[in-house]
Amino acid sequence: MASLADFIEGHIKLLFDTVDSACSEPAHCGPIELQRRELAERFRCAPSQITYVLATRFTPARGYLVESRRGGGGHIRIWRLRADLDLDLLEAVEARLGAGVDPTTARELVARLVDSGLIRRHDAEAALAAVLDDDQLGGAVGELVRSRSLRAVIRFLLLQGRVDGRRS
Amino acid sequence: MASLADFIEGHIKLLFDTVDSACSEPAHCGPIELQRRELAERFRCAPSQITYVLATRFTPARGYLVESRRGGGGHIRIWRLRADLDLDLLEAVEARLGAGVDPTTARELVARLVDSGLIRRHDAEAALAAVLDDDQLGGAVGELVRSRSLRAVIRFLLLQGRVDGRRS
DNA sequence: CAAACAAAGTCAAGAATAGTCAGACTGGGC
DNA sequence: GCCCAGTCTGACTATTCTTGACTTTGTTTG
Repeated sequence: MASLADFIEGHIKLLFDTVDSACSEPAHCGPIELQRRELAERFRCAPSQITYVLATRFTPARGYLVESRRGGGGHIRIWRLRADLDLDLLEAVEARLGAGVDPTTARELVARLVDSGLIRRHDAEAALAAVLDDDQLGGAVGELVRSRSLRAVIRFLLLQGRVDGRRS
Repeated sequence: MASLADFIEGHIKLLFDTVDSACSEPAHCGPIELQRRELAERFRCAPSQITYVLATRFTPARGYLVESRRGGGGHIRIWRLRADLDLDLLEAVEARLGAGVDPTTARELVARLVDSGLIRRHDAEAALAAVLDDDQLGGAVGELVRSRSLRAVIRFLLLQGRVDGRRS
């Protein structure tokens, strides 16, 4: 018998199908958006069950990226990744960004992305310029700001950005 | 005298007959699905007895493939293999995939499958491209992802995929 | 600005499965 | 009757799902 988690997974994937049918190029369709509380009510389960499904079924290894916001009007956004992404690399980047990064680490990460051909050097430099710009920011706050900006930029580049055809 | 194991074996094979009669092309019918606990209750035996039957009667050598999931909503799925499969080869593939594979091994396995005529070169290349992407995947995580993806692809090709007529 | 409200996240406990493995049991061949 | 291969069980382990109490983050209101 399928578990509740299976049903929720199926429901979310149906949402993607709906988006796809209204989008000329499925690989580049935007994210789907949902509310944890609303979905939990629909399936009559604990909200943390939704978190569980997202954490186990919509991982980078399975081709998804999840982003969320708390507070009033909070939401959860899910992207489907391009098929040709290097998942280990993406996971490494995500893991490191989660903790907060110093300028050196940021440069290393972006260099890896360029080396792997995932983003163009030109775009990478733009990203770094935008992110590192004020290295005046010191301490934990600076780390956090940098980490968040960099994550946003990298996500943008990976998900919507154009890719240099040459792969190393 | 027929043992309990024989009865359970017979029961499972009956399930396949049921599926077949509802399927136009028996060779390509999907798997049957059951629950170890449920079956054990029906036959009033220890659950591990079911495991025993599966391990001794539904082996690749006898033309079956078994897959399972633990936890709530857990289940056991059984496929019947196509008659023309090279069982030794399949067992070798299964054994190796179980442990996780490095890129080289993955290539060797797929090459063997192509050589034996079990899958088409074109399909094989697609599979490898999807699985290996480029060899940047490193470490245990990479091995696992590769192993799982490759197993899924190969199972698909062997069980439902079309076969190149030429056998070596 | 502070307090109240409204999300989402974290984590650990518990339930529901399935797997493993050593040892007991059984039935047929000798 | 004895032995061996095959059968069967039970205790223990591993995995997956589900929930609930508590925390964190963001918004709105007074």
